[in-house]
Amino acid sequence: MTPPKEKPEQGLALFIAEQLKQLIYTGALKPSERLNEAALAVRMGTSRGPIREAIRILTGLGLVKAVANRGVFVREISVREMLEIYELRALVFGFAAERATDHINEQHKTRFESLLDQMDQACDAEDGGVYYDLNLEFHALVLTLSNNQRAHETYDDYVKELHLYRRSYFNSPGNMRRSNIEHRAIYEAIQKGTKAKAKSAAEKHVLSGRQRLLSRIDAGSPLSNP
Amino acid sequence: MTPPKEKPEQGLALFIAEQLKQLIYTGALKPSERLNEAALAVRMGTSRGPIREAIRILTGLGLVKAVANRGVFVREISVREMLEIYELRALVFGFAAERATDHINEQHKTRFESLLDQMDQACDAEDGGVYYDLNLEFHALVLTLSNNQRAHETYDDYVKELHLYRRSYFNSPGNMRRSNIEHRAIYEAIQKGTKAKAKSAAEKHVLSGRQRLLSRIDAGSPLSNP
DNA sequence: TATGGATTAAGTGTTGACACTTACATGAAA
DNA sequence: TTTCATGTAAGTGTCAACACTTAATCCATA
Repeated sequence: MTPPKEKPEQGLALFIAEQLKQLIYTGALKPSERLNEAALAVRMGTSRGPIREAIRILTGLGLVKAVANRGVFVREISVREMLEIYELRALVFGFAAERATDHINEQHKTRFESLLDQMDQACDAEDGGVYYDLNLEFHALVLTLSNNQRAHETYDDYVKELHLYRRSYFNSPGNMRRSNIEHRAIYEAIQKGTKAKAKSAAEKHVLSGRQRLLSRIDAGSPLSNP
Repeated sequence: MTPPKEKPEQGLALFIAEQLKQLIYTGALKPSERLNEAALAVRMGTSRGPIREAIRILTGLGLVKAVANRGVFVREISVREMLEIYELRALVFGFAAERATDHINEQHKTRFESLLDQMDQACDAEDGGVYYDLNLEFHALVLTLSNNQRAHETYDDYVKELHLYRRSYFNSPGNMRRSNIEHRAIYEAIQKGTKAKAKSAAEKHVLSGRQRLLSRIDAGSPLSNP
């Protein structure tokens, strides 16, 4: 009676959950908007059962919020929540960078340097899309080297949640340059094995993102409830 | 079309999820055991629908693991996962203790001191049950003072997950004494406002629990898969 | 006896229908 | 005109039945 190893999916519900995630991330479903089960059912070409289960999955991920007899609503993340998540994300990233010093090898160093160079090129080309992807990969590499899978998952969850409201985020060329300078500082510290420096540089890198968010809010935020 | 404030529950499914949690925590449902939807339905006096939704909720909490067409199984947490969670828990608790220095007031200090004294008394009486509850409250107070709700929730989640396999854990009087000495060190640092000390003391406190786990494993663990 | 394929039972995945709750609209009374 | 009660429609909560997948059993065959 031991569970098999593979296939942690139960089919339709998982697939639908993925579709819904996309709808939310792309903004087709906006915050505080209600998800109509019947409507989604016909739209997805299925019945309400799988829709409901998909919605439970999203609830677990914190993307939607269920209200009894009223339905589920796309989560409205408050500025306070965003700031809190930023703090935790900084914490986990700092932890990962510190631990990465223990597990980095030559192959990883090559990969890091390649990523940093490519990001510089993206800065030159002022290509925010490419930079964004490379940036994700850089962070993912650090998290992988932390050798703590759970930390990696947690970090990804934080990024996804924040992503909910960074849709309109515009990475100016200036920000990209500054960001990649911070990346190099993090990598240098990891590569040298200076744990404290690696940790603080990584924390600061995330917190500077938090700071940019705060500035935009002070300037008159395009965000929801405070 | 804004969601109402209260009642984040959808009735039966939530209630059943709570029941199932108890069954898992108390060990009535053992790790790797399968949850039979039909059987649970009759046992709870309902149909399979709410049972399935309750199970999705548990899946989101990480208590059970779903396998396509095979059903859900009570999660088998590996030693590696436990160690990973301990590290993150230490991280969050250290963060909370550091932040607590900014938000503690006289009323909180009184509460802390009362808790510490009561825990000492529980040590004298060798009452592990009482100590356990007071210990939880002590940690909760630190997390509250972190002024980061999300950190509080995350911490509670970690504790719950670890609790899954600390069922057989026996808090020896010696451990309780040592533990409360650490508690005092944490409180003193918070109360004095020495951030670095508060953080490191809190981290060490959790990591010493991790260390005890490791020792028991080296000694020949009563745990599941390594 | 060992092996391989069909059979069968158990259990999850999915569906459509029905019950109940909630919010809105309509209309009567003050 | 405002307020409150009642009716009504929309939508979620729940249910029982059916379809499909998986795994174990049994029997025929070498």
